Amino acid sequence: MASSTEGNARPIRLADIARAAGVSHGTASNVFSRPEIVREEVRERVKAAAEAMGYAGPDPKGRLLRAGKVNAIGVATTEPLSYFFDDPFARAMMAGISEACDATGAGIALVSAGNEEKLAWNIQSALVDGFILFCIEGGPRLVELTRERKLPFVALELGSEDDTVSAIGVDNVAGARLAAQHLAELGHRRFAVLALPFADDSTGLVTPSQVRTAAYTGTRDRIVGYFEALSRFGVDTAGIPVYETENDEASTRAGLETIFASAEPPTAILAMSDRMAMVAIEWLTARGIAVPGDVSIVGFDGVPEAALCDPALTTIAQPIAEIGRRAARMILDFDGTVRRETLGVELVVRASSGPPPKTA
Amino acid sequence: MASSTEGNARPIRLADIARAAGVSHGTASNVFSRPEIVREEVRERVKAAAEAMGYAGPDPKGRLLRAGKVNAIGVATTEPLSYFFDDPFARAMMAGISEACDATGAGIALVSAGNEEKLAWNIQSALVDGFILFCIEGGPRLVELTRERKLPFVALELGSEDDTVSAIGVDNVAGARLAAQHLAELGHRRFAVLALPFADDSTGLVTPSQVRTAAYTGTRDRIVGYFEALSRFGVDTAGIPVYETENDEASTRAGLETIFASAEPPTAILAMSDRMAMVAIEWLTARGIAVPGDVSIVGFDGVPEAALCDPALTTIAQPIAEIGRRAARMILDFDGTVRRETLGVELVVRASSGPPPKTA
DNA sequence: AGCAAAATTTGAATCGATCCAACAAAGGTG
DNA sequence: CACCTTTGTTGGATCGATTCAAATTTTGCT
Repeated sequence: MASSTEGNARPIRLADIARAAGVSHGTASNVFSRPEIVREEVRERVKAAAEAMGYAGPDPKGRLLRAGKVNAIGVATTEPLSYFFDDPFARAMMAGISEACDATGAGIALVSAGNEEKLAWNIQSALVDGFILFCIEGGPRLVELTRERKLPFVALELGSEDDTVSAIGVDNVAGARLAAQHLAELGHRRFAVLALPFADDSTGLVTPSQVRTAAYTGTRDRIVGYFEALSRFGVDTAGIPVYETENDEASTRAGLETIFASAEPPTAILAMSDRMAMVAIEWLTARGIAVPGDVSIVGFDGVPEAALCDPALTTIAQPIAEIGRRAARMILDFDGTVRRETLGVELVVRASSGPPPKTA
Repeated sequence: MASSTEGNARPIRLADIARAAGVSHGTASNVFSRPEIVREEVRERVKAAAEAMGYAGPDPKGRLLRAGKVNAIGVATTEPLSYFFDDPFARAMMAGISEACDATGAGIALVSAGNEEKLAWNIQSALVDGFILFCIEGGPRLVELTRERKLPFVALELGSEDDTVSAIGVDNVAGARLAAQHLAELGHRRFAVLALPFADDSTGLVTPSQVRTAAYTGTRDRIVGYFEALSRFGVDTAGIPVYETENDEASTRAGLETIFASAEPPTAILAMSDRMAMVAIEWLTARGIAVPGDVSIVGFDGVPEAALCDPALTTIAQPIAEIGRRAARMILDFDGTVRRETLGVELVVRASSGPPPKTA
């Protein structure tokens, strides 16, 4: 009955209106894009014709081709789209990106795809002026795919050491050092590491050689930072279990099972993300292991939720929103150069870390 | 030095490589879009030419014009872009939308703008196949603007009673009735309502006549539901303070100040959103007023966070993700008809509601 | 070799606008 | 009245691809 598109003959084009109003298409175009330069009488006539014929206004598809600029920036990830709304880190980052986009009136296009093939297609056909890449997983492939578009793009997290690509990230080594040092100073000597992916699609305990050959240098840098700081306190880093997860609940829990199955469980956990750290708090608490009474935990990222969980999480805070803001601006006012920025991190001490238990 | 766009002469077009490879542009196009129909030798030659000239692949801007479909759905709001990542309700909704989009490989374009003028422009120039409108505030105007695009669109929240527009929402009257009934059955007789906006840009206590003329029927329906249920328990609804907020922290706190300045403060609060309800819990707790010991609170929405706050919030749960999923599908497989769907809600009893204090 | 069928390739038309150089009309001036 | 401005309007060129009917080449078969 009621139908929002009256009939469905082919849509009305600007040229149709021009003909109906008896003016050239050039003038008709001006009526919409620069009304002030067309005589009032003509303007009204064209507008009336447009109204009468149910013209939807100049089609952005047509305009786009001529204008060249979309006025939107694409944010891409290999995770499903819901990642942008679920993951605390992604959300904080998106908030920063949003802010920069709002300021210039640019839009945001979310690009993602589970399988490789769709991802490629989505990247290739995204209508954007540039990309911000969430290189959590599948980083190298995502970068490669994006590079082919020959549009400006920025990788988040410095996931790759390829310095022909622009990237913004934090000093992972320094951050990790801070975290480890904090725990060591509290007196801890037995550690375990919950690590982000070193390479795609693997989880489990990681050997030193795997660490050295890690595809994701961000992950590697954090290990390096942890170990560096701990060695300085005389801790034998070779004995520290490093469990690679996919930064989700399931693999983190698996890691905890493995780590705490040991005869000499750690008194401190270094988690490479707040997400894992929060899962750990929950897991330990559920098992009656006190945090930080029995086990201390330090996260990484500084997501807003970390301040809210119980006990509040001690973590290495990245300036997440600032990274997002800078990334967006880098695309928005792209100047053709490759830029790599490293921002500082900060140790935020909260309730999840304390001295090791006396009995240990 | 290093530059990601080698030189910056005009970009290479498909026609350029066709010429270079000595084939027609039709064939060159086929090499990229339907490689299987072109002879291998030719295909390789064209690909080689493309490679040699640094061709970025068929430009989606050009393809789009011909294809007509963007394969992306726009989500619009009058709030700033960060709303999508901050607000719990919006996030849950976006998760549902994401799911439906992921399933079909469609993208999501976020559209927003603070000021009216930019909003209009952004809606007019968004490259999308249809819109989902978050009609929290500025609903009517947003609908009007979108209608002009003559693209399929769905309004969320049934904010308008104009039934020429497709919309998905919940039965607000029924939900509100459930909330009020629950509190009345616990024995409460003194209530206050924290209301969503009735019209744009106003906050404060609301008179019955303002309720009747509310621009946002969703808000009005909830009041109606509350009052209907309460009358049945003999409560004089005329005496209930209804405070209109902008669903943010500041105006909600202002509302609470007003409400609790009364000589006979309420023992139960009906909040039209979980967000307000959670602000209320915090506000009351901070003042030493026990929830639910002194004051009970029932929210509305059923956002995930409501289960996590302390005390956990009793609320009217909407199937938020399902609404999002349906909205997205409505756009994705648009059939030209107007659809209005009303989904059911559910009372979820948690810790924030209990019997009124004996002393009251 | 001869011929029909199948496989490729061509090039003009199209998608829907914007831009701009050239032209036309109206107004002003000596 | 001729000439110069100013103000508006025109229509062709362009943005970068895809599509499809027609033309051409190959292949298969006798």
